[in-house]
Amino acid sequence: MNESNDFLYPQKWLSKASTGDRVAYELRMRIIAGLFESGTILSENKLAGDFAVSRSPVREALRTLASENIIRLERTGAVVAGLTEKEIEEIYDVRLMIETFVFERLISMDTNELAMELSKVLEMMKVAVKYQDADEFSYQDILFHDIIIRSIGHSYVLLIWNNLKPVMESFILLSMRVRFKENYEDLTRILKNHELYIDAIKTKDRDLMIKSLHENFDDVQGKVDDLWRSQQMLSKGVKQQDD
Amino acid sequence: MNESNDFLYPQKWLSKASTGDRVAYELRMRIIAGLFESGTILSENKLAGDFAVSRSPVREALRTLASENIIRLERTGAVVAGLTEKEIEEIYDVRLMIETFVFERLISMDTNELAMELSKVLEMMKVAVKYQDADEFSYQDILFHDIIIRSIGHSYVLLIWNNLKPVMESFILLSMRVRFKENYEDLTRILKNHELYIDAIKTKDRDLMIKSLHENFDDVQGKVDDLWRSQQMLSKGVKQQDD
DNA sequence: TTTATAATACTTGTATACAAGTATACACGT
DNA sequence: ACGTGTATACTTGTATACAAGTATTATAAA
Repeated sequence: MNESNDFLYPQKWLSKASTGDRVAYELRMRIIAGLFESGTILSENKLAGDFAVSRSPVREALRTLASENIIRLERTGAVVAGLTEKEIEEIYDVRLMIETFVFERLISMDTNELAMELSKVLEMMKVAVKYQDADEFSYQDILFHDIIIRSIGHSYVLLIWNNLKPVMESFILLSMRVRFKENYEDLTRILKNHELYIDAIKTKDRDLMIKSLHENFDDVQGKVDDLWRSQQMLSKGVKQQDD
Repeated sequence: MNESNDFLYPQKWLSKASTGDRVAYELRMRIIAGLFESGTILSENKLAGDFAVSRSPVREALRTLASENIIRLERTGAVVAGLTEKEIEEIYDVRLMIETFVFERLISMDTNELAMELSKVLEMMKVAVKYQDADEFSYQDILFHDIIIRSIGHSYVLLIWNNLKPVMESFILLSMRVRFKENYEDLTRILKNHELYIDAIKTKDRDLMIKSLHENFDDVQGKVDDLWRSQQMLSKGVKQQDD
């Protein structure tokens, strides 16, 4: 019953978060990590008990997760949907869609300052690799794309991204943790891709941008199967400790 | 204080909605209609009083509206953002982005059944015009695009659309009501555009599809200024009755 | 008059209480 | 044995109560 000791989401990222947000972040991680069988029904009362909070923040969290498509709110309770291979592809579809849109806008802008900012983030990512900090690496990876998308000042595109971001963050966190342990050499390729992306922004080269984004995805896509399986194994192990 | 008598959102569309949803739909309409000065601070207690409900559904509604970018939740309360000309453009940007994506998928699908469905909806729209039913027309207009977007079975694209839809519905409702009164001849042009869209889907003609979508927007865009002003005048009038 | 301080009123976040509806399980009748 | 009905337990939706923090306002002092 007591699941309070091993949180999947980095606690230090939640310093100013409300209880509702904390529940959402942690629950999201557990769902995406596959701790719940797809189809599992989560009741507000039970979750409130598990997290030792009241129903109010739990309700809030469930509505958030429903708006991200990883659960469905039904009369009988919240049904866990999780992330299938198909949905991961779809999320990358949307990111590609968004960033392609963003890039078109960037072409008619001064991108020097942006490229500088991105270079800084890229340096941070390299440091994270050096010190084998998967969570920090994930954070900077998300930040990288966040900066790009914010740069055009389009509130509704930003809205979509903000809706997508938590799920993507969870997904990246989980897969990076595995990579840092088992596929360390992947990381240099990821770094390379981000460098290409910066180059594309500097030179405003559409094709290069698309190429780097696609490769970034193909990279994920090719490996996601294995990564996922091992991650889920891991999660199942954690789960069994609790039951 | 009592604003209970003149709702902007069609009540019959709310038959199965929860209190929270009702508040969200109505509040959304009032915000988009411009009943609140941009920057107005809405407090949960005051809204609960105005709608004669408790804070719970109001909170729920406010979170929904915040996720649609028409209010911002701050420590001091919910700040009304409303829809500026810029944001309306942005919403159409996103719809164009989505539907372009959808169309690319449609090209490799059998679109006969879809075209049939859309033709039916278009007939409904014509009937709505004939009987001067602005709300029904708006409903079918939204449904038209809803059907197209659903047709490719892409859950995350659908997610974006579902997030965007309520705001777009409100916007369309308000502008159609004005058009039906003051710019009746616009409607035949809108119908024409939708016919073009169906043709584009039947023949899988990218350019025609983009053209019809763009014209649809340009149509809105050109007139939106005037429509909006008169709509807002109207709203202000309503508001003054209350104060 | 202006500034500082204290009190008050109002804000959200969280917890709890209550109501209505639904699924389930069990018992009873056929 | 099987179907039906009823009771019970569990679900969400809504209302209310409570706590902590903040902005504002009023009052007093300089």
